[in-house]
Amino acid sequence: MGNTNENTELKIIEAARKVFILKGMDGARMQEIADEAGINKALLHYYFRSKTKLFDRVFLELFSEVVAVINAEVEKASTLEQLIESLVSNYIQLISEKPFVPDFVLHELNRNPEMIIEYIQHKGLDLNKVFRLFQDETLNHVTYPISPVHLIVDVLALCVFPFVAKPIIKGFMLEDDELKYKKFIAERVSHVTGFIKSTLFINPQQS
Amino acid sequence: MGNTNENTELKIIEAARKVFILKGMDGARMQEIADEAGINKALLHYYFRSKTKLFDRVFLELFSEVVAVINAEVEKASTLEQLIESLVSNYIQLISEKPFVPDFVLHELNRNPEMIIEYIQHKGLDLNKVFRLFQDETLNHVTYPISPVHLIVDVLALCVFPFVAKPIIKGFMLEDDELKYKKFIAERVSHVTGFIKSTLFINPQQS
DNA sequence: GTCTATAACCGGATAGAC
DNA sequence: GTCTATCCGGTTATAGAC
Repeated sequence: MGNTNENTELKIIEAARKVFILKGMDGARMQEIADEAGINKALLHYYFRSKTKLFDRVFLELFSEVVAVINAEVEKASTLEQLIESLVSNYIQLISEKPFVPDFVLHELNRNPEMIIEYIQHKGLDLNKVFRLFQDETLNHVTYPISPVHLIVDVLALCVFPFVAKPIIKGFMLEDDELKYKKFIAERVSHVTGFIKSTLFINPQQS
Repeated sequence: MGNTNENTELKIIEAARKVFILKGMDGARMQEIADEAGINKALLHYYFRSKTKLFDRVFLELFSEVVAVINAEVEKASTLEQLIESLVSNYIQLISEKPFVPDFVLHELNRNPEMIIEYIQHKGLDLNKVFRLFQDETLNHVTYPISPVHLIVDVLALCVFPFVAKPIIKGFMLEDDELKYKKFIAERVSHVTGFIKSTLFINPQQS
């Protein structure tokens, strides 16, 4: 028992995630979430008292997931080069499967920046490991000295931006060709990896 | 004659721009725009028939402006290196003054990607000049061969992302320090320029 | 052109039956 | 736990006076 309601709760969260990601907090309608979940509005309010509470739940889960993936990569890595390679590859892969998540997360975070504070307090972003990898390799003259924060932002930017800016990139490509865009994204992993490594490491592969 | 109403129309557009940028299409309220413009709701509908029409006007103007700046830089440039230097510098400068515009434009464009089609048809993005600069320099062995579209996306990503992701970047920096963020942005121009040039050009300045 | 007042509608939330 | 019916506030849009 409790099976039925847990299923319903899950159905609601899933539906809410879908609708919120697509429409944003302001654009989303409780009716649409209810329809998507195959139930009615009243039940939404029975499980989650308000639209805001439902949204907060969905957003926090999603944001945690996004950060968790990064943290996991950082955890695994033992050198900076290896971190960059696996992070770029896996992150682009991940976003490809949920291409609207970045715009959603970034937009809602700008709409309400306080949300991140609450989050950081009980999860933390912990970049210390990255800083350490950095320091080691700089001291050993493996990498040129660069600000770690700038590099982290660079990596995220190069990975995430192509998805947030999809309409513009398709604008660059004459003919509105979805396949061309997909091809572009597929090229990104190796392009970004190469791009960063050529800046960062002494003696990059070179003709 | 015509003066009063043109002033009113301008006041409305200005107010609408402000509110739409901050709240987005869905979050914006006609009442708030009216208040901001110092008039009442009815007058909004007198000048622009609907919220949608007002939004479209504002968005298109804003988007045109953003693209125009890029086009102007491309127009002026005679070498790729020079283009990158002035584009990065001026674009980051421009966004610094209107830091919420990128999130607004990207979000609304994702909400309604068809908008860009309409735009491109009567303005165009014309990347041919960039392609030409590229080809020249690659042939003359000034730059390593890289896909032009990827590079354009890289430049935009490195410039724009730090603004869209402001809350996250502030999350990286323990202590919620606005000044620290400002400093970070100020460093960006030289960082991004150096980053790209080191990848792109043969014999970059090096110790 | 600009205002006040109001229509018409929509969407989040609640009451209460089952 | 789930439903139908309904409330109520807010929001876009219009009517009509000035």
